[in-house]
Amino acid sequence: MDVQGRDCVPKAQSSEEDQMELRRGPWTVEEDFKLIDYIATHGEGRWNSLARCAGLKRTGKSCRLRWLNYLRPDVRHGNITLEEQLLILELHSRWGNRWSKIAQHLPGRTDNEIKNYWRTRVQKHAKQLKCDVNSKQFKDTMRYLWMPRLVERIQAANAASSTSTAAVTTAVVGTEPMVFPDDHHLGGGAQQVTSSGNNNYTLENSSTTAASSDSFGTQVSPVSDFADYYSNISINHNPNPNCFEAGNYHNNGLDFQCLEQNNPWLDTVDGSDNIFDAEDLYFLQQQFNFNM
DNA sequence: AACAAGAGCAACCGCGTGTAC
DNA sequence: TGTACACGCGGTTGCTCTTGT
Repeated sequence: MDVQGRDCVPKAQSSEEDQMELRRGPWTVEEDFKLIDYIATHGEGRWNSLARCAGLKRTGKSCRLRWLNYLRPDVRHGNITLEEQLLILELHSRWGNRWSKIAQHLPGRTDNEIKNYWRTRVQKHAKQLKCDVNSKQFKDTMRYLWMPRLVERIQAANAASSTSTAAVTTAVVGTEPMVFPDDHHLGGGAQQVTSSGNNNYTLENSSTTAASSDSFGTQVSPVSDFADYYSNISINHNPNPNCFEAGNYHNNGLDFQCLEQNNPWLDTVDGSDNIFDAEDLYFLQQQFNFNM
Protein backbone atom coordinates (compact mmCIF):
# COMPACT_ATOMS: atom_id res chain seq x y z
CA MET A 1 0.00 0.00 0.00
CA ASP A 2 2.73 2.43 0.91
CA VAL A 3 3.60 3.10 -2.64
CA GLN A 4 4.55 6.70 -2.14
CA GLY A 5 5.89 6.26 1.32
CA ARG A 6 2.91 8.07 2.70
CA ASP A 7 1.44 5.37 4.85
CA CYS A 8 2.29 6.31 8.39
CA VAL A 9 0.82 3.30 10.13
CA PRO A 10 2.14 -0.26 10.05
CA LYS A 11 -0.27 -2.75 8.53
CA ALA A 12 -1.16 -4.52 11.76
CA GLN A 13 -1.82 -1.31 13.55
CA SER A 14 -3.68 -0.01 10.54
CA SER A 15 -6.08 -2.92 10.55
CA GLU A 16 -6.66 -2.43 14.23
CA GLU A 17 -7.58 1.14 13.64
CA ASP A 18 -9.87 0.07 10.86
CA GLN A 19 -11.96 -1.42 13.62
CA MET A 20 -12.32 1.89 15.39
CA GLU A 21 -15.52 3.72 15.01
CA LEU A 22 -15.54 6.07 12.09
CA ARG A 23 -17.18 9.44 12.29
CA ARG A 24 -20.00 10.27 9.92
CA GLY A 25 -22.17 13.26 9.26
CA PRO A 26 -21.25 16.92 9.09
CA TRP A 27 -17.61 17.88 9.41
CA THR A 28 -16.42 19.96 12.33
CA VAL A 29 -14.13 22.96 12.01
CA GLU A 30 -11.43 21.01 13.79
CA GLU A 31 -11.65 18.18 11.29
CA ASP A 32 -11.51 20.65 8.44
CA PHE A 33 -8.34 22.20 9.82
CA LYS A 34 -6.77 18.81 10.27
CA LEU A 35 -7.49 17.87 6.69
CA ILE A 36 -6.36 21.20 5.26
CA ASP A 37 -3.24 21.14 7.34
CA TYR A 38 -2.33 17.62 6.34
CA ILE A 39 -2.91 18.19 2.65
CA ALA A 40 -0.94 21.44 2.75
CA THR A 41 2.02 19.47 4.05
CA HIS A 42 1.71 16.15 2.28
CA GLY A 43 -0.52 16.76 -0.69
CA GLU A 44 -3.71 14.98 -1.62
CA GLY A 45 -4.33 11.45 -2.85
CA ARG A 46 -4.14 8.03 -1.18
CA TRP A 47 -7.16 9.06 0.78
CA ASN A 48 -7.49 6.09 3.10
CA SER A 49 -3.97 6.39 4.43
CA LEU A 50 -4.31 10.16 4.43
CA ALA A 51 -7.34 9.88 6.69
CA ARG A 52 -5.42 7.72 9.13
CA CYS A 53 -2.24 9.75 9.09
CA ALA A 54 -4.10 13.00 9.55
CA GLY A 55 -5.75 11.55 12.62
CA LEU A 56 -9.18 11.82 11.13
CA LYS A 57 -11.73 9.23 12.11
CA ARG A 58 -13.20 9.38 8.66
CA THR A 59 -13.14 7.18 5.63
CA GLY A 60 -10.84 8.11 2.80
CA LYS A 61 -13.90 8.65 0.68
CA SER A 62 -15.30 11.11 3.13
CA CYS A 63 -12.02 13.04 3.27
CA ARG A 64 -11.77 13.15 -0.49
CA LEU A 65 -15.32 14.38 -0.83
CA ARG A 66 -14.89 17.03 1.83
CA TRP A 67 -11.71 18.28 0.21
CA LEU A 68 -12.93 18.29 -3.36
CA ASN A 69 -16.36 19.72 -2.71
CA TYR A 70 -15.65 22.18 0.03
CA LEU A 71 -12.13 22.72 1.30
CA ARG A 72 -10.14 22.94 -1.92
CA PRO A 73 -8.92 26.54 -2.23
CA ASP A 74 -10.10 27.00 -5.80
CA VAL A 75 -13.61 25.78 -5.19
CA ARG A 76 -16.27 28.41 -5.74
CA HIS A 77 -19.49 28.64 -3.78
CA GLY A 78 -22.54 30.75 -4.22
CA ASN A 79 -24.87 31.61 -7.02
CA ILE A 80 -24.47 29.92 -10.34
CA THR A 81 -24.00 32.72 -12.84
CA LEU A 82 -26.08 33.10 -15.96
CA GLU A 83 -23.12 32.08 -18.08
CA GLU A 84 -22.66 29.00 -15.96
CA GLN A 85 -26.34 28.16 -16.17
CA LEU A 86 -26.18 28.41 -19.93
CA LEU A 87 -23.14 26.21 -20.03
CA ILE A 88 -24.70 23.63 -17.75
CA LEU A 89 -27.82 23.42 -19.86
CA GLU A 90 -25.85 23.07 -23.05
CA LEU A 91 -23.41 20.53 -21.68
CA HIS A 92 -26.16 18.50 -20.07
CA SER A 93 -28.07 18.38 -23.33
CA ARG A 94 -24.87 17.07 -24.86
CA TRP A 95 -23.68 14.64 -22.22
CA GLY A 96 -26.60 13.97 -19.89
CA ASN A 97 -25.83 13.31 -16.23
CA ARG A 98 -22.08 13.28 -16.71
CA TRP A 99 -21.63 15.69 -13.83
CA SER A 100 -17.91 15.41 -13.43
CA LYS A 101 -17.42 15.94 -17.14
CA ILE A 102 -19.66 18.98 -17.06
CA ALA A 103 -17.85 20.27 -13.98
CA GLN A 104 -14.56 20.19 -15.84
CA HIS A 105 -15.88 23.01 -17.97
CA LEU A 106 -16.95 25.13 -15.03
CA PRO A 107 -13.78 26.05 -13.16
CA GLY A 108 -14.24 26.04 -9.43
CA ARG A 109 -17.57 24.28 -9.57
CA THR A 110 -17.89 20.73 -8.35
CA ASP A 111 -19.85 17.93 -9.89
CA ASN A 112 -21.88 17.79 -6.70
CA GLU A 113 -22.83 21.44 -6.95
CA ILE A 114 -23.83 21.14 -10.58
CA LYS A 115 -25.78 17.99 -9.86
CA ASN A 116 -27.60 19.75 -7.03
CA TYR A 117 -28.28 22.73 -9.26
CA TRP A 118 -29.77 20.47 -11.89
CA ARG A 119 -31.90 18.53 -9.47
CA THR A 120 -33.21 21.50 -7.53
CA ARG A 121 -33.65 24.11 -10.28
CA VAL A 122 -33.96 22.42 -13.62
CA GLN A 123 -35.92 19.40 -12.50
CA LYS A 124 -38.16 21.73 -10.55
CA HIS A 125 -39.18 23.41 -13.79
CA ALA A 126 -39.85 20.06 -15.40
CA LYS A 127 -41.96 19.06 -12.44
CA GLN A 128 -43.92 22.30 -12.64
CA LEU A 129 -44.51 21.63 -16.31
CA LYS A 130 -45.65 18.14 -15.42
CA CYS A 131 -43.26 16.64 -17.89
CA ASP A 132 -40.25 14.42 -17.67
CA VAL A 133 -36.94 16.20 -17.50
CA ASN A 134 -35.70 13.86 -20.20
CA SER A 135 -38.66 14.34 -22.49
CA LYS A 136 -38.19 15.92 -25.86
CA GLN A 137 -40.66 18.65 -25.01
CA PHE A 138 -38.72 19.74 -21.99
CA LYS A 139 -35.41 19.54 -23.79
CA ASP A 140 -36.83 21.66 -26.59
CA THR A 141 -38.16 24.12 -24.07
CA MET A 142 -34.72 24.42 -22.58
CA ARG A 143 -33.02 24.72 -25.88
CA TYR A 144 -35.36 27.05 -27.66
CA LEU A 145 -36.74 29.10 -24.82
CA TRP A 146 -34.65 28.88 -21.72
CA MET A 147 -31.21 29.04 -23.27
CA PRO A 148 -31.97 31.89 -25.68
CA ARG A 149 -33.53 33.67 -22.76
CA LEU A 150 -30.37 33.23 -20.75
CA VAL A 151 -28.35 34.67 -23.59
CA GLU A 152 -30.65 37.66 -23.71
CA ARG A 153 -30.23 38.18 -20.01
CA ILE A 154 -26.48 37.86 -20.24
CA GLN A 155 -26.49 40.45 -22.98
CA ALA A 156 -28.73 42.73 -20.97
CA ALA A 157 -26.66 42.35 -17.85
CA ASN A 158 -23.47 43.06 -19.70
CA ALA A 159 -24.94 46.02 -21.53
CA ALA A 160 -25.84 47.47 -18.16
CA SER A 161 -22.35 47.06 -16.83
CA SER A 162 -20.47 47.32 -20.08
CA THR A 163 -17.98 49.86 -18.86
CA SER A 164 -16.39 47.60 -16.35
CA THR A 165 -13.33 46.19 -18.02
CA ALA A 166 -11.27 45.15 -15.08
CA ALA A 167 -10.75 41.44 -14.67
CA VAL A 168 -13.05 40.49 -17.46
CA THR A 169 -12.65 39.02 -20.85
CA THR A 170 -14.50 40.87 -23.55
CA ALA A 171 -16.47 39.18 -26.22
CA VAL A 172 -19.13 40.26 -28.60
CA VAL A 173 -22.80 39.44 -28.70
CA GLY A 174 -24.20 40.66 -31.96
CA THR A 175 -23.39 44.30 -31.75
CA GLU A 176 -23.24 44.26 -27.99
CA PRO A 177 -20.24 43.62 -25.83
CA MET A 178 -20.35 40.49 -23.76
CA VAL A 179 -18.08 39.75 -20.90
CA PHE A 180 -17.07 36.64 -19.08
CA PRO A 181 -15.32 36.78 -15.76
CA ASP A 182 -11.66 35.94 -15.92
CA ASP A 183 -12.17 33.03 -13.64
CA HIS A 184 -13.64 31.22 -16.57
CA HIS A 185 -10.09 30.81 -17.74
CA LEU A 186 -10.69 31.58 -21.33
CA GLY A 187 -7.03 31.36 -22.04
CA GLY A 188 -6.97 34.66 -23.85
CA GLY A 189 -9.24 33.48 -26.59
CA ALA A 190 -12.13 35.87 -26.88
CA GLN A 191 -15.49 34.20 -26.77
CA GLN A 192 -18.08 35.39 -29.15
CA VAL A 193 -21.75 34.95 -28.67
CA THR A 194 -23.17 36.17 -31.89
CA SER A 195 -26.77 36.90 -32.40
CA SER A 196 -28.39 36.76 -35.77
CA GLY A 197 -31.78 37.98 -34.71
CA ASN A 198 -34.91 36.19 -33.60
CA ASN A 199 -32.94 34.82 -30.71
CA ASN A 200 -30.62 32.98 -33.00
CA TYR A 201 -27.38 32.72 -31.19
CA THR A 202 -24.06 31.18 -31.83
CA LEU A 203 -21.26 30.70 -29.40
CA GLU A 204 -17.94 30.90 -31.13
CA ASN A 205 -14.33 31.23 -30.28
CA SER A 206 -12.05 33.68 -31.92
CA SER A 207 -9.01 32.32 -30.20
CA THR A 208 -5.95 31.96 -32.34
CA THR A 209 -5.01 28.80 -30.52
CA ALA A 210 -5.73 25.68 -32.44
CA ALA A 211 -8.77 23.93 -31.14
CA SER A 212 -8.20 20.44 -29.90
CA SER A 213 -9.94 18.00 -32.11
CA ASP A 214 -10.67 15.68 -29.26
CA SER A 215 -11.74 18.17 -26.67
CA PHE A 216 -14.75 16.05 -25.83
CA GLY A 217 -12.96 12.76 -25.78
CA THR A 218 -9.89 13.44 -23.76
CA GLN A 219 -9.11 15.33 -20.67
CA VAL A 220 -7.27 18.55 -21.25
CA SER A 221 -6.67 21.57 -19.10
CA PRO A 222 -9.67 23.68 -18.17
CA VAL A 223 -8.11 26.56 -20.00
CA SER A 224 -8.03 25.09 -23.44
CA ASP A 225 -10.99 22.88 -22.87
CA PHE A 226 -13.28 25.75 -22.11
CA ALA A 227 -12.17 27.62 -25.16
CA ASP A 228 -12.24 24.54 -27.32
CA TYR A 229 -15.70 23.81 -26.19
CA TYR A 230 -16.99 27.09 -27.44
CA SER A 231 -15.12 26.70 -30.66
CA ASN A 232 -17.09 23.58 -31.35
CA ILE A 233 -20.61 24.46 -30.43
CA SER A 234 -23.01 26.39 -32.50
CA ILE A 235 -26.36 26.78 -30.91
CA ASN A 236 -28.73 28.01 -33.51
CA HIS A 237 -32.24 28.95 -32.91
CA ASN A 238 -32.99 28.78 -36.58
CA PRO A 239 -35.20 25.94 -37.73
CA ASN A 240 -33.17 22.84 -37.26
CA PRO A 241 -33.59 20.08 -39.81
CA ASN A 242 -33.50 17.60 -37.01
CA CYS A 243 -36.19 19.32 -35.06
CA PHE A 244 -38.21 21.58 -37.27
CA GLU A 245 -39.84 21.78 -40.57
CA ALA A 246 -38.08 24.37 -42.64
CA GLY A 247 -39.18 27.90 -42.24
CA ASN A 248 -41.25 27.78 -39.11
CA TYR A 249 -40.84 27.53 -35.40
CA HIS A 250 -43.36 24.82 -34.78
CA ASN A 251 -42.17 21.72 -33.08
CA ASN A 252 -44.25 19.11 -31.36
CA GLY A 253 -47.05 21.61 -31.21
CA LEU A 254 -45.01 24.15 -29.32
CA ASP A 255 -45.22 27.44 -31.12
CA PHE A 256 -41.98 29.02 -30.00
CA GLN A 257 -42.38 32.05 -32.21
CA CYS A 258 -45.74 32.73 -30.67
CA LEU A 259 -44.32 32.20 -27.22
CA GLU A 260 -41.52 34.59 -27.73
CA GLN A 261 -43.68 37.26 -29.27
CA ASN A 262 -45.56 37.29 -26.01
CA ASN A 263 -42.34 38.23 -24.39
CA PRO A 264 -43.63 39.64 -21.10
CA TRP A 265 -44.38 36.16 -19.93
CA LEU A 266 -40.76 35.30 -20.28
CA ASP A 267 -39.69 38.11 -18.01
CA THR A 268 -38.13 37.26 -14.74
CA VAL A 269 -38.54 38.93 -11.46
CA ASP A 270 -34.97 38.80 -10.33
CA GLY A 271 -31.58 37.62 -11.39
CA SER A 272 -32.21 34.07 -10.39
CA ASP A 273 -33.06 31.11 -12.49
CA ASN A 274 -36.75 31.82 -12.41
CA ILE A 275 -37.02 31.88 -16.13
CA PHE A 276 -40.63 30.84 -15.99
CA ASP A 277 -43.05 32.64 -13.74
CA ALA A 278 -46.47 31.34 -12.83
CA GLU A 279 -48.06 32.62 -16.01
CA ASP A 280 -45.32 31.09 -18.13
CA LEU A 281 -45.79 27.78 -16.46
CA TYR A 282 -49.53 27.87 -16.92
CA PHE A 283 -49.09 28.65 -20.60
CA LEU A 284 -46.51 25.96 -21.07
CA GLN A 285 -48.60 23.46 -19.20
CA GLN A 286 -51.44 24.15 -21.61
CA GLN A 287 -49.07 23.50 -24.46
CA PHE A 288 -47.82 20.28 -22.94
CA ASN A 289 -51.25 19.00 -21.99
CA PHE A 290 -52.61 19.84 -25.41
CA ASN A 291 -49.93 17.81 -27.09
CA MET A 292 -49.97 14.81 -24.82
C1' DA B 1 -45.43 32.89 17.21
C1' DA B 2 -45.69 28.17 16.00
C1' DC B 3 -45.93 24.72 12.88
C1' DA B 4 -45.69 22.38 8.25
C1' DA B 5 -44.00 21.94 3.77
C1' DG B 6 -40.66 22.62 0.47
C1' DA B 7 -36.05 23.87 -1.17
C1' DG B 8 -31.18 23.65 -1.03
C1' DC B 9 -27.14 21.40 -0.14
C1' DA B 10 -23.58 18.50 2.21
C1' DA B 11 -22.58 13.97 2.85
C1' DC B 12 -23.11 9.01 2.21
C1' DC B 13 -23.62 4.74 -0.53
C1' DG B 14 -23.02 1.39 -4.13
C1' DC B 15 -20.86 0.23 -8.13
C1' DG B 16 -17.65 0.32 -11.98
C1' DT B 17 -12.94 1.13 -13.27
C1' DG B 18 -8.04 1.55 -12.69
C1' DT B 19 -3.78 0.08 -10.66
C1' DA B 20 -0.37 -2.21 -7.86
C1' DC B 21 1.29 -6.46 -6.43
C1' DT C 1 -3.33 -13.48 -14.84
C1' DG C 2 -5.87 -12.94 -10.78
C1' DT C 3 -6.83 -10.48 -6.63
C1' DA C 4 -7.19 -6.73 -3.54
C1' DC C 5 -7.39 -2.16 -2.83
C1' DA C 6 -8.08 2.75 -4.04
C1' DC C 7 -10.38 6.02 -6.62
C1' DG C 8 -14.06 8.40 -8.90
C1' DC C 9 -18.72 8.82 -10.46
C1' DG C 10 -23.70 9.15 -10.23
C1' DG C 11 -27.66 8.38 -7.35
C1' DT C 12 -29.74 9.01 -2.98
C1' DT C 13 -30.48 10.47 1.71
C1' DG C 14 -31.15 13.40 5.43
C1' DC C 15 -30.29 17.67 7.79
C1' DT C 16 -30.91 22.68 7.91
C1' DC C 17 -32.85 26.77 6.39
C1' DT C 18 -36.58 29.35 4.29
C1' DT C 19 -41.18 30.34 3.21
C1' DG C 20 -46.04 30.02 3.66
C1' DT C 21 -50.13 29.42 6.57
